[in-house]
Amino acid sequence: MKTDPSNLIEVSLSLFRSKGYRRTSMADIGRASGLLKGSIYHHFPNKERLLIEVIQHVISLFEDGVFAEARRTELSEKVRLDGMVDAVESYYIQHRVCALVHLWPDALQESAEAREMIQKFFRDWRDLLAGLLEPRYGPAEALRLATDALARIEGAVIWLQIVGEESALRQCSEQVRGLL
Amino acid sequence: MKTDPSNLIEVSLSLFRSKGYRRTSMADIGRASGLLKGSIYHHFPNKERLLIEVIQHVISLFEDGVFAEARRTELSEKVRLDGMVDAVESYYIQHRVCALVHLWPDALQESAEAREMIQKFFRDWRDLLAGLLEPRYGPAEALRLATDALARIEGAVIWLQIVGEESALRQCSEQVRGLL
Amino acid sequence: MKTDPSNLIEVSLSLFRSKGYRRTSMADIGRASGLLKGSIYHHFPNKERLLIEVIQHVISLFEDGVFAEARRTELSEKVRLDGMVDAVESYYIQHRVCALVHLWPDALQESAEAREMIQKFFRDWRDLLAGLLEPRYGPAEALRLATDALARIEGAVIWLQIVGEESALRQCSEQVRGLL
Amino acid sequence: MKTDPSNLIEVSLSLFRSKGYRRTSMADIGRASGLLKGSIYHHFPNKERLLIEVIQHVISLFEDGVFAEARRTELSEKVRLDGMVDAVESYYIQHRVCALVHLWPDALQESAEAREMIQKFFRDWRDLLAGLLEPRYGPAEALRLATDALARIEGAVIWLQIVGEESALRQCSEQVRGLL
DNA sequence: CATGAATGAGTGTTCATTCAT
DNA sequence: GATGAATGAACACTCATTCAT
Repeated sequence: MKTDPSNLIEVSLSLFRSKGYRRTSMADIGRASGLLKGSIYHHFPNKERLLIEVIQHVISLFEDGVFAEARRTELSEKVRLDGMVDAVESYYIQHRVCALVHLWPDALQESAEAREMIQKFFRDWRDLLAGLLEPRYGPAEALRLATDALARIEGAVIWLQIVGEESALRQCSEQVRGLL
Repeated sequence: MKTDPSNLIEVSLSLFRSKGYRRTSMADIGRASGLLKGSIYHHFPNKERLLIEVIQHVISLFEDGVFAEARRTELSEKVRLDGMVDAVESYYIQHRVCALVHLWPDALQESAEAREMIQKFFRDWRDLLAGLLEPRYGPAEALRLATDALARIEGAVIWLQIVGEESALRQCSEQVRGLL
Repeated sequence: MKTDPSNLIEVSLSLFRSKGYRRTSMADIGRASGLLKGSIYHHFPNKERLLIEVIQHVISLFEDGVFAEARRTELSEKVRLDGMVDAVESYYIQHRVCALVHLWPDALQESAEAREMIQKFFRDWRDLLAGLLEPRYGPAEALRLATDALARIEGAVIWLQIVGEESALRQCSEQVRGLL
Repeated sequence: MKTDPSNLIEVSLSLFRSKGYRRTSMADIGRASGLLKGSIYHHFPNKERLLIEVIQHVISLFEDGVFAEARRTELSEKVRLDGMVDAVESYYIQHRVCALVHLWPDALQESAEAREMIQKFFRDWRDLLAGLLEPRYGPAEALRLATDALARIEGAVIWLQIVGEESALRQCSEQVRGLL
């Protein structure tokens, strides 16, 4: 009955996304992963660590699925930007929540480590995006535009989450693609 | 020893903003308002009702402080848009969190009434903004632009909250003002 | 706004009968009598006293409505027994609960005074009944028969309460009438 | 440190008998069974379920100790009736309360399931008794006599409980035995 | 007298965590 | 590694009682 810790993380991510960190009990995670709650402690020393690993997992997913597109330096900036935007758009259309924004208040209250990971994630993303825009806009303007693009995307995801309309995200993606 | 229920609401809003609904206990609210937890039930029948009244309070604040600007039909659309954006900008610079976005996950899980109030708030805001843009852009484009503007603002507030930079919100406000 | 304490007692009796003593809050009693809970304390020093007065009230009702029949010494024992049984039968058919049996566990736990009142009530009733039977059966047998008759009646009321059948009470009444 | 749930049920039954369901707190049950109140929820999901299991336990005790006597079809009705009455008499002399009558008001208010179990218990008992009387009295009269016998027994237990005299129960048992 | 806000002890229930098996 | 009973602190909520107005 070898339990794969990464399965536990995925199950937790899914629960955290739908119910939030606080509302998800260790028993919930156990139930959803076919374990009993006591057994989770064989894989993670406490719930905070699980939160951190879930955050790390989300960041990895973005690294692999979203940022990787933007890092293919053999391609033009335009192609890389489009690839990144496409990946982000379909990711959020599928999940309807930005897990890291969702987890932010809990991270802020419960774990300095989690807090810094999330902050770093957004700053890294912004810098990555700014890097793509820099050749065309210069460093200062690129940073401005990148920050604005990210805020727009995150805002559009919130709109999707609360109001339920996908159109905001689609149009926002279109506009970001139009930057190059 | 008369407790003003509206004081209780403001105290709760403040706690909800910083710790979230779930993490704020009735004892916390009591402590912050000089009451014992049991006494709060003299003013609100349960925590959910308190949540709803807090949401209503936030909506009223927006009605009075933000939307009112946009409703002064004796003024030009440009002036009204600027007034609204100024009000929003300074409100969020001060509070650094959009309480209704912050409360959304809890509202979603705990109270259909709260959920609908928040959804309605954002739709109303969007419609109000679209109304200002309509003379210049026509109904369809106005709606698009209004939705995008709101998403941008909310995204910028999130950026402010997580990354701590006010610049995103300031520039976003500038851009929204530039729509007219 | 003169409040009649006897109205408070009747309201309380009605609530105690349907919800029990513990489950009936002072606020319930206030609500049902058009008072606020604080005001009840102008008429009764505490809930225990209210319990005692309710018990006293029930005993008075029996004195006037049931025992009085049995005390009309100008009539024959047979007529007096029939009158008492008729009164009891219609009383319980109407109320479906013996309030004093219902209140017994609370009286036992909360108030020595209430406890003794209830015990005395049942002993008095038994003695009264025995008095009617004595001319025919002699003291010892009369006491036996009276105790049995009362147990039968109370048991039939319980049967009415739990199972919902009135027939047990009707037949029991018939049998008790047949004693003379 | 294994806690036997059936021990918890017996402890609860004992407390429910003496203090009633409502007055018995989970902390009381914990204390009496060497557990903390929170730990009880490892064995029962809530207090209502505990009530139901306690009721089921009482019914089982009757099934095994009382009804079993009456079901030994290899014996004559007379012997079976006597066996049942003996068992009932000694059971109530020992416990002085009919737990199911005692729990009825709480069952009525708090749990439809508990309510129906108690009602069914009394109807089953009556039918069982009627079955014994039927050969001699015919179906209609047997039912009447069985209902009356049960009411008498329950009334005698109440008399024992409130007035404290065992004689009522003993004589009532004698009379029921005399039916065959 | 009536009010209703305040109290403080209590209720049932949840949950992260520990640990003997 | 897995189990699940036990813990103990926390939670939302209730209620008899007090008392200033």
